[in-house]
Amino acid sequence: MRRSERKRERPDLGILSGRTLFSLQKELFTRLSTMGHAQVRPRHGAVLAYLDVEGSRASDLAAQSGQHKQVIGTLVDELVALGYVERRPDPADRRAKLVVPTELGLDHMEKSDAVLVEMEAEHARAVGEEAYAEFKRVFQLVAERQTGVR
Amino acid sequence: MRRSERKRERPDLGILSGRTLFSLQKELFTRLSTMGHAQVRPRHGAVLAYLDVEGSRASDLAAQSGQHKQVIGTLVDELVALGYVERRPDPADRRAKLVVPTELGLDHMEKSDAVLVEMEAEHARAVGEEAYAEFKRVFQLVAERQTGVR
DNA sequence: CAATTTAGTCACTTATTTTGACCGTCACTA
DNA sequence: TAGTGACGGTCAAAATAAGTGACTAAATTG
Repeated sequence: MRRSERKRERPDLGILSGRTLFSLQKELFTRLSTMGHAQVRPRHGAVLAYLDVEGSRASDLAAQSGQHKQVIGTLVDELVALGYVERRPDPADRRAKLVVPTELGLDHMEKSDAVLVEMEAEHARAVGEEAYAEFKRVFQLVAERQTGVR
Repeated sequence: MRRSERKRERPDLGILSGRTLFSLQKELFTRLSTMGHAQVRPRHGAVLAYLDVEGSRASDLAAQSGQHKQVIGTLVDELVALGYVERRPDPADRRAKLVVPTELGLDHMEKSDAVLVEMEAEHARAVGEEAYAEFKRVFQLVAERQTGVR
C-alpha cells in the first residue's frame, strides 16, 4: 500500500485534528454568516471563542488561544471596528484593559456556542451518544497531555 | 461558571482539535529539527506528509492537503532547494511532473512517521490502549463526517 | 481537428505572523 | 519607599503565507 493511501485510510492524529479543525471552522463561520455575522472571520475566533461575558484581558485571550499578544491586539481592533467588542479600563489593574463584548458580540457568542453544540450533537447521533461521549473524554485527555507535556 | 472556564473544562471539538494540532505539530518539528531536519517547517508538511515514495503529482498533494496549487508549487520549490525532493516528468502524462523524494526526503518521511507513531503510542499508554484505539476509530468517523458533510 | 479540461507556473496583491523595542503599571523586597 | 524585575499592552517593521487571474502545454472529448 502506498503511503498516501495509508494516510488516507489510517490518518494520524495530526491529520485528523487538522481536517476536523478546518472543516469545522469553515462550517461554523458559514452558518454564522447566514445568521447576521457575515463580517466575522475564523481568525476572530481566537478572541470570541474565549471571551467572557464580563470581559477578558487581552493577555488571557492570548494565553488561552495560543496566539501572540499582537495578534489579539489586531483582532480586537477589528472587532471594535465591527462593533463586537469594546475596550474598557480594568478597574483592578491600571495597566490592563478589559475586552468586553457588546450586544452584537454577545449575540455572536451565543449563536456560535449553539451551532457548535448542534454540530457535535449531530456527530453524536451518527456515531452513538455513548461512543461520542467517550470520544470527547479521551480527546480531552489526549489534548491535555499533548499540550502539557510539550 | 464563566464562559472561559467552561471552555477550559469542557472544550468543544474545535478547541480540542486546534490545541492538539498545533501542539502536535510543534513537538513533531522540534523533534525532527534535532534529528537532522532543522530546515523543514510545519508548512512543508503539506507536501511531505502526503508524499509517496514513488513520487506524487502536485495536484494530488494539493487535493490531499487542502492547499492551493500555488502553495504546493512554492513548497516544492523550497524543498527542492533544500534537497528533499526533485521534480521529474511524469511518464504517464507529459503535462504533469512528479514530485519525488530524495534520500534526504525519504529520511524525513520515515522519521516523521516514526515520531508520530511514538507520540501516539505514548498517548495510548497514558489513556489505555483500548480506549485510545476506540478514540481513533470514532475520531476518524467524526472527521469524515465533518469533512464530507460540507 | 476544434473545443474543453487539466497540470502547472508566473506575476501580483493582500493577509497574517513574528520580532524587537518601548512605556506605564505592578509586586516584591531590602 | 526606592530599586528591581516582571507584566500588560501597543507600535513599527520585517518575514511568511495565502489568494487571484492569466497563460502555456498537453490531454480528453466528440
